[in-house]
Amino acid sequence: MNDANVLAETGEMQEPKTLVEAAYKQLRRDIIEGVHVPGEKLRVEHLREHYDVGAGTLREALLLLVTDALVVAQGQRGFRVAPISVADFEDITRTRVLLETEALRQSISRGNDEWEASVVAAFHRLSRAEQKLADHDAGTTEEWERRNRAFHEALIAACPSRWIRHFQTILYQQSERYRRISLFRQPIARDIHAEHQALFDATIARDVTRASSILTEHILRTLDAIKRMPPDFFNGKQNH
Amino acid sequence: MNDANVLAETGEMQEPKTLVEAAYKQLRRDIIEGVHVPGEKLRVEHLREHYDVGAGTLREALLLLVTDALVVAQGQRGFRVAPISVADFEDITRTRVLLETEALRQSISRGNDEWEASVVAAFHRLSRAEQKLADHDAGTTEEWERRNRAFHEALIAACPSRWIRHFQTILYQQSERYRRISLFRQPIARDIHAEHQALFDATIARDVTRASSILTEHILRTLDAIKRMPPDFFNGKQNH
DNA sequence: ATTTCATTTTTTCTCGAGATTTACACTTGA
DNA sequence: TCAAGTGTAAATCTCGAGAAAAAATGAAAT
Repeated sequence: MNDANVLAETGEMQEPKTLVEAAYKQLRRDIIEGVHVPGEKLRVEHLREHYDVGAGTLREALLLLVTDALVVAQGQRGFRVAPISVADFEDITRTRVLLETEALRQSISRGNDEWEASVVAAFHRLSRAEQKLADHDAGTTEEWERRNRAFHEALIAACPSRWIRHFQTILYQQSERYRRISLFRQPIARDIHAEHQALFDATIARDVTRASSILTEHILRTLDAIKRMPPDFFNGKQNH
Repeated sequence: MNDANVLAETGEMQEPKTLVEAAYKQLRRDIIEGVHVPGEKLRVEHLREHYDVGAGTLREALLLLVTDALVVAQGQRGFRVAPISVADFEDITRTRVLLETEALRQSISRGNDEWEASVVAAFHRLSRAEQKLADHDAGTTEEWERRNRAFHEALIAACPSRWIRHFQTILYQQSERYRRISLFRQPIARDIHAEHQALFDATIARDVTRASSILTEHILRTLDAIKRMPPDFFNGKQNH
Protein backbone atom coordinates (compact mmCIF):
# COMPACT_ATOMS: atom_id res chain seq x y z
CA MET A 1 0.00 0.00 0.00
CA ASN A 2 1.15 3.52 -0.54
CA ASP A 3 2.36 4.50 2.89
CA ALA A 4 3.17 7.99 1.71
CA ASN A 5 -0.49 8.81 2.25
CA VAL A 6 -0.65 7.66 5.82
CA LEU A 7 -0.23 10.79 7.83
CA ALA A 8 -1.13 10.73 11.48
CA GLU A 9 -1.94 13.86 13.40
CA THR A 10 0.46 13.06 16.21
CA GLY A 11 3.14 10.90 14.60
CA GLU A 12 4.30 13.41 12.07
CA MET A 13 4.99 12.04 8.63
CA GLN A 14 8.52 11.07 7.87
CA GLU A 15 10.63 13.54 5.99
CA PRO A 16 10.58 12.79 2.31
CA LYS A 17 13.73 10.84 1.53
CA THR A 18 13.93 11.69 -2.14
CA LEU A 19 13.31 14.73 -4.30
CA VAL A 20 10.55 12.84 -6.04
CA GLU A 21 8.66 12.39 -2.80
CA ALA A 22 9.13 16.01 -1.84
CA ALA A 23 7.85 17.23 -5.19
CA TYR A 24 5.00 14.71 -4.93
CA LYS A 25 3.89 16.05 -1.58
CA GLN A 26 4.09 19.70 -2.66
CA LEU A 27 2.22 19.01 -5.86
CA ARG A 28 -0.45 17.04 -4.07
CA ARG A 29 -0.96 19.84 -1.61
CA ASP A 30 -1.17 22.40 -4.40
CA ILE A 31 -3.70 20.37 -6.33
CA ILE A 32 -5.94 19.74 -3.33
CA GLU A 33 -5.77 23.39 -2.37
CA GLY A 34 -6.63 24.46 -5.87
CA VAL A 35 -3.36 26.16 -6.77
CA HIS A 36 -3.54 24.01 -9.85
CA VAL A 37 -7.16 24.06 -10.90
CA PRO A 38 -9.02 20.95 -12.10
CA GLY A 39 -8.37 20.18 -15.72
CA GLU A 40 -5.25 22.34 -15.85
CA LYS A 41 -2.45 21.17 -18.09
CA LEU A 42 0.68 20.37 -16.09
CA ARG A 43 3.61 21.16 -18.32
CA VAL A 44 6.75 19.58 -16.99
CA GLU A 45 9.12 22.26 -18.26
CA HIS A 46 7.12 25.04 -16.59
CA LEU A 47 6.60 23.28 -13.27
CA ARG A 48 10.29 22.40 -13.22
CA GLU A 49 11.21 25.96 -12.31
CA HIS A 50 8.70 26.35 -9.50
CA TYR A 51 9.38 23.03 -7.80
CA ASP A 52 13.10 23.28 -8.52
CA VAL A 53 13.74 19.73 -9.73
CA GLY A 54 14.77 18.08 -12.95
CA ALA A 55 12.31 17.14 -15.65
CA GLY A 56 12.54 13.41 -15.05
CA THR A 57 12.08 13.87 -11.32
CA LEU A 58 8.96 15.93 -11.83
CA ARG A 59 7.58 13.36 -14.24
CA GLU A 60 7.97 10.71 -11.57
CA ALA A 61 6.19 12.86 -9.02
CA LEU A 62 3.32 13.32 -11.46
CA LEU A 63 3.20 9.57 -12.04
CA LEU A 64 2.85 9.08 -8.29
CA LEU A 65 -0.09 11.45 -8.29
CA VAL A 66 -1.78 9.25 -10.86
CA THR A 67 -2.03 6.67 -8.08
CA ASP A 68 -4.10 9.12 -6.06
CA ALA A 69 -6.21 9.93 -9.11
CA LEU A 70 -5.34 13.59 -8.66
CA VAL A 71 -3.51 13.66 -11.98
CA VAL A 72 -4.38 11.94 -15.22
CA ALA A 73 -1.69 10.93 -17.67
CA GLN A 74 -2.32 10.53 -21.36
CA GLY A 75 0.33 8.88 -23.45
CA GLN A 76 2.30 11.33 -25.56
CA ARG A 77 0.04 14.15 -24.39
CA GLY A 78 1.35 14.84 -20.94
CA PHE A 79 -0.34 15.36 -17.62
CA ARG A 80 -3.41 17.17 -16.35
CA VAL A 81 -5.03 17.85 -13.02
CA ALA A 82 -7.93 15.45 -12.68
CA PRO A 83 -11.16 17.25 -13.56
CA ILE A 84 -14.01 17.65 -11.11
CA SER A 85 -17.75 17.55 -11.54
CA VAL A 86 -20.88 17.20 -9.46
CA ALA A 87 -21.41 13.72 -10.87
CA ASP A 88 -17.90 12.72 -9.84
CA PHE A 89 -18.37 14.03 -6.33
CA GLU A 90 -21.65 12.18 -6.03
CA ASP A 91 -19.84 9.02 -7.08
CA ILE A 92 -17.01 9.66 -4.64
CA THR A 93 -19.43 10.32 -1.82
CA ARG A 94 -21.61 7.26 -2.34
CA THR A 95 -18.61 4.97 -2.73
CA ARG A 96 -17.12 6.51 0.38
CA VAL A 97 -20.32 5.83 2.31
CA LEU A 98 -20.23 2.22 1.19
CA LEU A 99 -16.63 1.69 2.25
CA GLU A 100 -16.46 3.88 5.31
CA THR A 101 -19.61 2.54 6.96
CA GLU A 102 -18.39 -0.99 6.41
CA ALA A 103 -15.01 -0.03 7.86
CA LEU A 104 -16.69 1.60 10.85
CA ARG A 105 -18.82 -1.47 11.42
CA GLN A 106 -15.77 -3.70 11.54
CA SER A 107 -13.82 -1.18 13.55
CA ILE A 108 -16.47 -0.90 16.24
CA SER A 109 -16.88 -4.64 16.57
CA ARG A 110 -13.17 -5.41 16.62
CA GLY A 111 -11.65 -2.33 18.25
CA ASN A 112 -9.99 -2.75 21.63
CA ASP A 113 -9.36 -0.30 24.46
CA GLU A 114 -6.36 1.24 22.79
CA TRP A 115 -8.38 1.98 19.68
CA GLU A 116 -11.11 3.52 21.82
CA ALA A 117 -8.55 5.73 23.52
CA SER A 118 -7.17 6.97 20.21
CA VAL A 119 -10.69 7.80 19.06
CA VAL A 120 -11.28 9.80 22.24
CA ALA A 121 -8.01 11.64 21.74
CA ALA A 122 -8.69 12.39 18.07
CA PHE A 123 -12.17 13.65 18.89
CA HIS A 124 -10.80 15.88 21.60
CA ARG A 125 -8.25 17.41 19.26
CA LEU A 126 -10.91 17.94 16.62
CA SER A 127 -13.27 19.57 19.14
CA ARG A 128 -10.60 22.07 20.11
CA ALA A 129 -9.98 22.93 16.49
CA GLU A 130 -13.69 23.43 15.93
CA GLN A 131 -13.82 25.68 18.95
CA LYS A 132 -11.02 27.81 17.54
CA LEU A 133 -12.76 27.81 14.19
CA ALA A 134 -15.97 29.08 15.82
CA ASP A 135 -13.97 31.83 17.53
CA HIS A 136 -12.79 32.91 14.08
CA ASP A 137 -9.17 32.35 14.85
CA ALA A 138 -7.00 32.93 11.83
CA GLY A 139 -5.27 30.13 9.98
CA THR A 140 -6.95 27.29 11.79
CA THR A 141 -8.73 25.73 8.84
CA GLU A 142 -5.54 23.94 7.93
CA GLU A 143 -5.36 22.49 11.40
CA TRP A 144 -9.05 21.59 11.38
CA GLU A 145 -8.64 19.79 8.09
CA ARG A 146 -5.79 17.70 9.47
CA ARG A 147 -7.65 16.82 12.66
CA ASN A 148 -10.86 16.08 10.81
CA ARG A 149 -9.01 13.57 8.69
CA ALA A 150 -7.27 12.16 11.75
CA PHE A 151 -10.64 11.71 13.46
CA HIS A 152 -12.16 9.88 10.53
CA GLU A 153 -9.05 7.73 10.27
CA ALA A 154 -9.11 6.93 13.97
CA LEU A 155 -12.72 5.80 13.74
CA ILE A 156 -11.92 3.12 11.19
CA ALA A 157 -8.39 2.36 12.35
CA ALA A 158 -9.48 -0.93 13.90
CA CYS A 159 -10.91 -2.17 10.63
CA PRO A 160 -8.63 -5.07 9.69
CA SER A 161 -9.02 -4.61 5.94
CA ARG A 162 -6.01 -2.81 4.51
CA TRP A 163 -7.71 -2.56 1.13
CA ILE A 164 -10.81 -0.84 2.43
CA ARG A 165 -8.65 1.60 4.35
CA HIS A 166 -6.50 2.16 1.27
CA PHE A 167 -9.48 2.98 -0.94
CA GLN A 168 -10.99 5.09 1.81
CA THR A 169 -7.82 7.17 1.98
CA ILE A 170 -7.97 7.84 -1.74
CA LEU A 171 -11.63 8.81 -1.63
CA TYR A 172 -11.19 11.01 1.41
CA GLN A 173 -8.39 12.82 -0.35
CA GLN A 174 -10.56 13.29 -3.39
CA SER A 175 -13.43 14.66 -1.34
CA GLU A 176 -11.03 17.06 0.34
CA ARG A 177 -10.74 18.96 -2.93
CA TYR A 178 -14.48 19.43 -3.05
CA ARG A 179 -14.78 20.22 0.62
CA ARG A 180 -12.37 23.13 0.27
CA ILE A 181 -14.92 24.65 -2.04
CA SER A 182 -18.04 24.06 -0.01
CA LEU A 183 -16.58 25.12 3.33
CA PHE A 184 -15.86 28.66 2.38
CA ARG A 185 -18.99 29.44 0.43
CA GLN A 186 -21.43 27.46 2.47
CA PRO A 187 -25.00 28.03 1.40
CA ILE A 188 -26.56 26.14 4.31
CA ALA A 189 -25.39 26.34 7.87
CA ARG A 190 -24.12 23.09 9.29
CA ASP A 191 -23.41 22.32 12.88
CA ILE A 192 -20.52 20.08 12.05
CA HIS A 193 -19.44 19.76 15.63
CA ALA A 194 -22.82 18.36 16.63
CA GLU A 195 -22.53 15.80 13.87
CA HIS A 196 -19.11 14.76 15.04
CA GLN A 197 -20.30 14.61 18.63
CA ALA A 198 -23.18 12.29 17.70
CA LEU A 199 -20.86 10.13 15.62
CA PHE A 200 -18.38 9.96 18.47
CA ASP A 201 -21.03 9.06 21.05
CA ALA A 202 -22.51 6.28 18.96
CA THR A 203 -19.08 4.85 18.24
CA ILE A 204 -17.96 4.80 21.86
CA ALA A 205 -21.33 3.30 22.81
CA ARG A 206 -20.52 0.57 20.25
CA ASP A 207 -23.85 1.18 18.60
CA VAL A 208 -23.01 -0.03 15.10
CA THR A 209 -26.36 0.74 13.53
CA ARG A 210 -26.62 4.25 14.87
CA ALA A 211 -22.99 5.09 14.16
CA SER A 212 -23.31 3.89 10.57
CA SER A 213 -26.41 5.91 9.87
CA ILE A 214 -24.93 9.04 11.44
CA LEU A 215 -21.75 8.62 9.42
CA THR A 216 -23.79 8.16 6.26
CA GLU A 217 -25.77 11.33 6.90
CA HIS A 218 -22.59 13.16 7.81
CA ILE A 219 -20.87 12.29 4.55
CA LEU A 220 -23.95 12.90 2.44
CA ARG A 221 -24.46 16.38 3.85
CA THR A 222 -21.39 17.70 2.05
CA LEU A 223 -22.81 16.29 -1.16
CA ASP A 224 -25.95 18.32 -0.54
CA ALA A 225 -23.86 21.44 -0.04
CA ILE A 226 -22.07 20.92 -3.31
CA LYS A 227 -25.28 20.23 -5.16
CA ARG A 228 -26.72 23.53 -3.95
CA MET A 229 -23.87 25.49 -5.41
CA PRO A 230 -24.19 27.43 -8.66
CA PRO A 231 -24.21 24.76 -11.34
CA ASP A 232 -21.70 26.54 -13.53
CA PHE A 233 -19.15 26.48 -10.76
CA PHE A 234 -17.51 23.41 -12.18
CA ASN A 235 -17.33 24.75 -15.70
CA GLY A 236 -15.18 27.52 -17.00
CA LYS A 237 -12.55 27.09 -14.35
CA GLN A 238 -10.74 24.32 -16.14
CA ASN A 239 -8.01 25.45 -18.48
CA HIS A 240 -8.47 24.36 -22.05
CA MET B 1 -9.03 6.91 -13.95
CA ASN B 2 -6.29 4.72 -15.33
CA ASP B 3 -7.67 3.71 -18.69
CA ALA B 4 -4.66 1.56 -19.36
CA ASN B 5 -6.37 -1.12 -17.30
CA VAL B 6 -9.57 -1.18 -19.25
CA LEU B 7 -9.16 -4.06 -21.63
CA ALA B 8 -12.18 -5.38 -23.42
CA GLU B 9 -12.30 -8.82 -24.91
CA THR B 10 -13.65 -7.63 -28.23
CA GLY B 11 -12.32 -4.10 -28.58
CA GLU B 12 -8.65 -4.94 -28.33
CA MET B 13 -6.58 -2.60 -26.21
CA GLN B 14 -4.92 0.22 -28.02
CA GLU B 15 -1.31 -0.17 -28.91
CA PRO B 16 0.89 1.38 -26.27
CA LYS B 17 1.87 4.82 -27.49
CA THR B 18 5.01 5.18 -25.44
CA LEU B 19 7.85 2.95 -24.35
CA VAL B 20 6.79 3.48 -20.75
CA GLU B 21 3.37 2.01 -21.45
CA ALA B 22 4.84 -0.92 -23.34
CA ALA B 23 7.24 -1.73 -20.52
CA TYR B 24 4.39 -1.28 -18.04
CA LYS B 25 2.21 -3.79 -19.81
CA GLN B 26 4.98 -6.36 -20.15
CA LEU B 27 6.01 -5.97 -16.55
CA ARG B 28 2.43 -6.24 -15.35
CA ARG B 29 1.93 -9.41 -17.30
CA ASP B 30 5.16 -10.89 -15.98
CA ILE B 31 4.26 -10.07 -12.39
CA ILE B 32 0.75 -11.50 -12.63
CA GLU B 33 2.07 -14.62 -14.31
CA GLY B 34 4.71 -15.06 -11.66
CA VAL B 35 7.77 -14.49 -13.82
CA HIS B 36 8.75 -12.05 -11.11
CA VAL B 37 7.81 -13.75 -7.87
CA PRO B 38 6.16 -11.89 -4.98
CA GLY B 39 8.63 -9.99 -2.84
CA GLU B 40 11.33 -10.07 -5.52
CA LYS B 41 13.60 -7.08 -5.75
CA LEU B 42 13.25 -5.30 -9.06
CA ARG B 43 16.63 -3.81 -9.89
CA VAL B 44 16.31 -1.23 -12.58
CA GLU B 45 19.72 -1.81 -14.11
CA HIS B 46 19.09 -5.56 -14.50
CA LEU B 47 15.57 -5.25 -15.87
CA ARG B 48 16.78 -2.61 -18.31
CA GLU B 49 18.45 -5.24 -20.46
CA HIS B 50 15.49 -7.59 -20.63
CA TYR B 51 12.86 -4.97 -21.39
CA ASP B 52 15.22 -3.03 -23.61
CA VAL B 53 14.52 0.49 -22.37
CA GLY B 54 16.43 3.21 -20.55
CA ALA B 55 16.71 3.35 -16.80
CA GLY B 56 14.43 6.35 -16.40
CA THR B 57 11.80 4.78 -18.63
CA LEU B 58 11.78 1.58 -16.62
CA ARG B 59 11.49 3.57 -13.40
CA GLU B 60 8.39 5.25 -14.76
CA ALA B 61 6.88 1.91 -15.73
CA LEU B 62 7.50 0.65 -12.20
CA LEU B 63 5.87 3.77 -10.79
CA LEU B 64 2.80 3.03 -12.88
CA LEU B 65 2.66 -0.44 -11.39
CA VAL B 66 2.53 1.11 -7.94
CA THR B 67 -0.91 2.37 -8.96
CA ASP B 68 -2.03 -1.22 -9.44
CA ALA B 69 -0.42 -2.21 -6.14
CA LEU B 70 1.57 -4.85 -7.97
CA VAL B 71 4.82 -3.10 -7.09
CA VAL B 72 5.82 -1.34 -3.90
CA ALA B 73 8.30 1.52 -3.95
CA GLN B 74 10.40 2.45 -0.98
CA GLY B 75 12.29 5.70 -1.06
CA GLN B 76 16.00 5.25 -1.68
CA ARG B 77 15.58 1.49 -1.58
CA GLY B 78 14.09 0.77 -4.96
CA PHE B 79 11.22 -1.38 -6.07
CA ARG B 80 9.84 -4.78 -5.18
CA VAL B 81 7.07 -7.04 -6.41
CA ALA B 82 4.18 -6.70 -3.96
CA PRO B 83 4.25 -9.64 -1.55
CA ILE B 84 1.37 -12.08 -1.26
CA SER B 85 -0.16 -13.85 1.71
CA VAL B 86 -3.29 -15.73 2.64
CA ALA B 87 -4.38 -12.84 4.83
CA ASP B 88 -3.98 -10.43 1.93
CA PHE B 89 -5.99 -12.64 -0.38
CA GLU B 90 -8.74 -12.93 2.21
CA ASP B 91 -8.80 -9.14 2.40
CA ILE B 92 -8.85 -8.79 -1.37
CA THR B 93 -11.63 -11.33 -1.67
CA ARG B 94 -13.90 -9.85 0.99
CA THR B 95 -13.42 -6.32 -0.31
CA ARG B 96 -14.11 -7.56 -3.79
CA VAL B 97 -17.34 -9.17 -2.63
CA LEU B 98 -18.41 -5.92 -1.05
CA LEU B 99 -17.73 -3.86 -4.16
CA GLU B 100 -18.66 -6.33 -6.85
CA THR B 101 -22.02 -7.31 -5.38
CA GLU B 102 -22.92 -3.65 -4.98
CA ALA B 103 -21.83 -3.03 -8.57
CA LEU B 104 -23.88 -5.98 -9.77
CA ARG B 105 -26.92 -4.75 -7.87
CA GLN B 106 -26.72 -1.37 -9.55
CA SER B 107 -25.90 -2.88 -12.90
CA ILE B 108 -28.92 -5.18 -12.86
CA SER B 109 -31.31 -2.45 -11.84
CA ARG B 110 -30.00 0.10 -14.33
CA GLY B 111 -28.83 -2.02 -17.25
CA ASN B 112 -30.65 -1.64 -20.55
CA ASP B 113 -31.07 -4.01 -23.48
CA GLU B 114 -27.66 -3.28 -24.89
CA TRP B 115 -26.04 -4.14 -21.59
CA GLU B 116 -28.03 -7.37 -21.45
CA ALA B 117 -26.85 -8.24 -24.94
CA SER B 118 -23.22 -7.70 -24.05
CA VAL B 119 -23.62 -9.94 -21.00
CA VAL B 120 -25.09 -12.66 -23.19
CA ALA B 121 -22.24 -12.31 -25.64
CA ALA B 122 -19.57 -12.36 -22.94
CA PHE B 123 -21.13 -15.42 -21.33
CA HIS B 124 -21.23 -17.20 -24.65
CA ARG B 125 -17.56 -16.50 -25.30
CA LEU B 126 -16.68 -17.68 -21.82
CA SER B 127 -18.71 -20.85 -22.23
CA ARG B 128 -16.83 -21.71 -25.39
CA ALA B 129 -13.53 -21.18 -23.66
CA GLU B 130 -14.64 -23.42 -20.78
CA GLN B 131 -15.65 -26.07 -23.28
CA LYS B 132 -12.23 -25.97 -24.86
CA LEU B 133 -10.68 -26.07 -21.42
CA ALA B 134 -12.68 -29.18 -20.55
CA ASP B 135 -11.49 -30.80 -23.77
CA HIS B 136 -7.93 -30.19 -22.64
CA ASP B 137 -7.06 -28.03 -25.56
CA ALA B 138 -3.59 -26.60 -25.25
CA GLY B 139 -2.93 -22.96 -24.55
CA THR B 140 -6.49 -21.97 -23.82
CA THR B 141 -6.06 -20.92 -20.22
CA GLU B 142 -4.85 -17.54 -21.42
CA GLU B 143 -7.99 -17.12 -23.48
CA TRP B 144 -10.18 -18.33 -20.63
CA GLU B 145 -8.59 -15.83 -18.27
CA ARG B 146 -9.33 -12.95 -20.66
CA ARG B 147 -12.91 -14.05 -21.23
CA ASN B 148 -13.53 -14.67 -17.55
CA ARG B 149 -12.46 -11.12 -16.82
CA ALA B 150 -14.55 -9.83 -19.71
CA PHE B 151 -17.59 -11.67 -18.35
CA HIS B 152 -17.19 -10.23 -14.88
CA GLU B 153 -16.66 -6.79 -16.36
CA ALA B 154 -19.73 -7.11 -18.55
CA LEU B 155 -21.87 -8.03 -15.55
CA ILE B 156 -21.09 -4.79 -13.77
CA ALA B 157 -20.63 -2.61 -16.85
CA ALA B 158 -23.98 -0.89 -16.26
CA CYS B 159 -22.98 0.18 -12.77
CA PRO B 160 -22.76 3.97 -13.01
CA SER B 161 -20.05 4.34 -10.39
CA ARG B 162 -16.67 4.81 -12.03
CA TRP B 163 -14.95 4.57 -8.66
CA ILE B 164 -16.44 1.20 -7.77
CA ARG B 165 -15.50 -0.13 -11.16
CA HIS B 166 -12.01 1.33 -10.80
CA PHE B 167 -11.41 -0.35 -7.45
CA GLN B 168 -12.97 -3.55 -8.71
CA THR B 169 -10.51 -3.60 -11.60
CA ILE B 170 -7.59 -3.29 -9.21
CA LEU B 171 -8.89 -6.04 -6.94
CA TYR B 172 -9.69 -8.35 -9.82
CA GLN B 173 -6.16 -7.92 -11.11
CA GLN B 174 -4.78 -8.67 -7.68
CA SER B 175 -6.88 -11.80 -7.34
CA GLU B 176 -5.68 -12.92 -10.75
CA ARG B 177 -2.23 -13.46 -9.29
CA TYR B 178 -3.66 -15.80 -6.69
CA ARG B 179 -5.98 -17.54 -9.10
CA ARG B 180 -3.08 -18.53 -11.32
CA ILE B 181 -1.83 -20.50 -8.37
CA SER B 182 -5.06 -22.18 -7.35
CA LEU B 183 -6.17 -23.12 -10.84
CA PHE B 184 -3.27 -25.39 -11.60
CA ARG B 185 -2.98 -27.17 -8.30
CA GLN B 186 -6.61 -27.38 -7.44
CA PRO B 187 -7.27 -29.46 -4.34
CA ILE B 188 -11.05 -29.47 -4.70
CA ALA B 189 -12.91 -29.91 -7.95
CA ARG B 190 -15.03 -26.95 -8.97
CA ASP B 191 -17.62 -26.85 -11.65
CA ILE B 192 -16.86 -23.29 -12.57
CA HIS B 193 -19.05 -23.36 -15.61
CA ALA B 194 -22.11 -24.26 -13.52
CA GLU B 195 -21.32 -21.34 -11.24
CA HIS B 196 -21.10 -18.98 -14.18
CA GLN B 197 -24.28 -20.39 -15.66
CA ALA B 198 -26.20 -19.78 -12.44
CA LEU B 199 -24.76 -16.30 -12.15
CA PHE B 200 -25.70 -15.58 -15.73
CA ASP B 201 -29.25 -16.89 -15.33
CA ALA B 202 -29.93 -14.88 -12.21
CA THR B 203 -28.55 -11.73 -13.81
CA ILE B 204 -30.62 -12.03 -16.97
CA ALA B 205 -33.67 -12.82 -14.84
CA ARG B 206 -32.91 -9.54 -13.04
CA ASP B 207 -33.00 -11.35 -9.73
CA VAL B 208 -30.76 -9.04 -7.71
CA THR B 209 -30.82 -11.05 -4.48
CA ARG B 210 -30.05 -14.37 -6.08
CA ALA B 211 -27.38 -12.96 -8.38
CA SER B 212 -25.63 -11.26 -5.49
CA SER B 213 -25.53 -14.36 -3.35
CA ILE B 214 -24.30 -16.51 -6.21
CA LEU B 215 -21.59 -13.99 -7.02
CA THR B 216 -20.56 -13.89 -3.38
CA GLU B 217 -20.27 -17.66 -3.21
CA HIS B 218 -18.46 -17.71 -6.53
CA ILE B 219 -15.81 -15.29 -5.36
CA LEU B 220 -15.43 -16.87 -1.95
CA ARG B 221 -14.86 -20.32 -3.42
CA THR B 222 -11.45 -19.32 -4.72
CA LEU B 223 -10.57 -18.11 -1.24
CA ASP B 224 -11.42 -21.56 0.05
CA ALA B 225 -9.17 -23.12 -2.54
CA ILE B 226 -6.26 -20.92 -1.51
CA LYS B 227 -6.83 -21.61 2.15
CA ARG B 228 -6.64 -25.35 1.53
CA MET B 229 -3.23 -25.07 -0.02
CA PRO B 230 -0.06 -26.01 1.89
CA PRO B 231 0.42 -23.15 4.34
CA ASP B 232 4.11 -22.75 3.54
CA PHE B 233 3.31 -22.05 -0.08
CA PHE B 234 3.51 -18.34 0.49
CA ASN B 235 6.79 -18.46 2.35
CA GLY B 236 10.22 -19.22 1.03
CA LYS B 237 9.38 -18.19 -2.50
CA GLN B 238 10.04 -14.55 -1.98
CA ASN B 239 13.57 -13.42 -2.70
CA HIS B 240 15.21 -11.78 0.28
C1' DA C 1 32.86 -16.83 17.12
C1' DT C 2 30.89 -12.40 17.09
C1' DT C 3 30.85 -7.49 16.80
C1' DT C 4 32.59 -3.14 14.98
C1' DC C 5 34.33 -0.25 11.63
C1' DA C 6 36.27 1.16 7.23
C1' DT C 7 36.45 0.17 2.27
C1' DT C 8 34.60 -1.34 -1.91
C1' DT C 9 30.89 -2.44 -4.81
C1' DT C 10 26.35 -2.10 -6.21
C1' DT C 11 22.09 0.31 -6.75
C1' DT C 12 19.27 4.12 -6.69
C1' DC C 13 18.41 8.80 -7.63
C1' DT C 14 18.92 12.97 -10.36
C1' DC C 15 19.90 15.94 -14.16
C1' DG C 16 20.39 17.95 -18.87
C1' DA C 17 20.30 17.23 -23.75
C1' DG C 18 18.68 15.10 -28.03
C1' DA C 19 14.89 12.73 -30.69
C1' DT C 20 9.99 12.25 -31.53
C1' DT C 21 5.51 13.77 -31.32
C1' DT C 22 1.91 17.08 -30.74
C1' DA C 23 -0.05 21.70 -30.87
C1' DC C 24 -0.46 26.04 -33.05
C1' DA C 25 -0.39 29.75 -36.52
C1' DC C 26 -0.45 30.72 -41.12
C1' DT C 27 -1.17 30.26 -45.98
C1' DT C 28 -3.59 28.50 -49.82
C1' DG C 29 -7.62 27.05 -52.30
C1' DA C 30 -12.54 26.27 -52.89
C1' DT D 1 -16.21 31.95 -44.64
C1' DC D 2 -14.49 27.61 -44.09
C1' DA D 3 -11.46 23.48 -45.10
C1' DA D 4 -7.24 21.51 -45.76
C1' DG D 5 -2.46 21.56 -45.78
C1' DT D 6 2.18 23.38 -44.46
C1' DG D 7 5.68 24.93 -41.53
C1' DT D 8 7.12 26.57 -37.11
C1' DA D 9 7.13 26.36 -32.15
C1' DA D 10 6.42 23.90 -28.02
C1' DA D 11 5.99 19.92 -25.28
C1' DT D 12 6.73 15.23 -24.38
C1' DC D 13 9.42 11.25 -24.28
C1' DT D 14 13.82 8.88 -23.94
C1' DC D 15 18.48 8.05 -22.89
C1' DG D 16 23.13 7.87 -20.66
C1' DA D 17 26.20 9.69 -17.25
C1' DG D 18 27.33 11.60 -12.79
C1' DA D 19 26.11 12.22 -7.70
C1' DA D 20 24.26 10.21 -3.55
C1' DA D 21 22.90 6.48 -0.85
C1' DA D 22 22.61 1.71 0.52
C1' DA D 23 24.43 -2.90 0.61
C1' DA D 24 28.27 -6.02 0.63
C1' DT D 25 32.88 -7.22 1.67
C1' DG D 26 36.67 -7.79 4.56
C1' DA D 27 39.85 -6.58 8.36
C1' DA D 28 40.63 -5.78 13.16
C1' DA D 29 39.40 -6.21 17.98
C1' DT D 30 36.91 -8.05 21.94
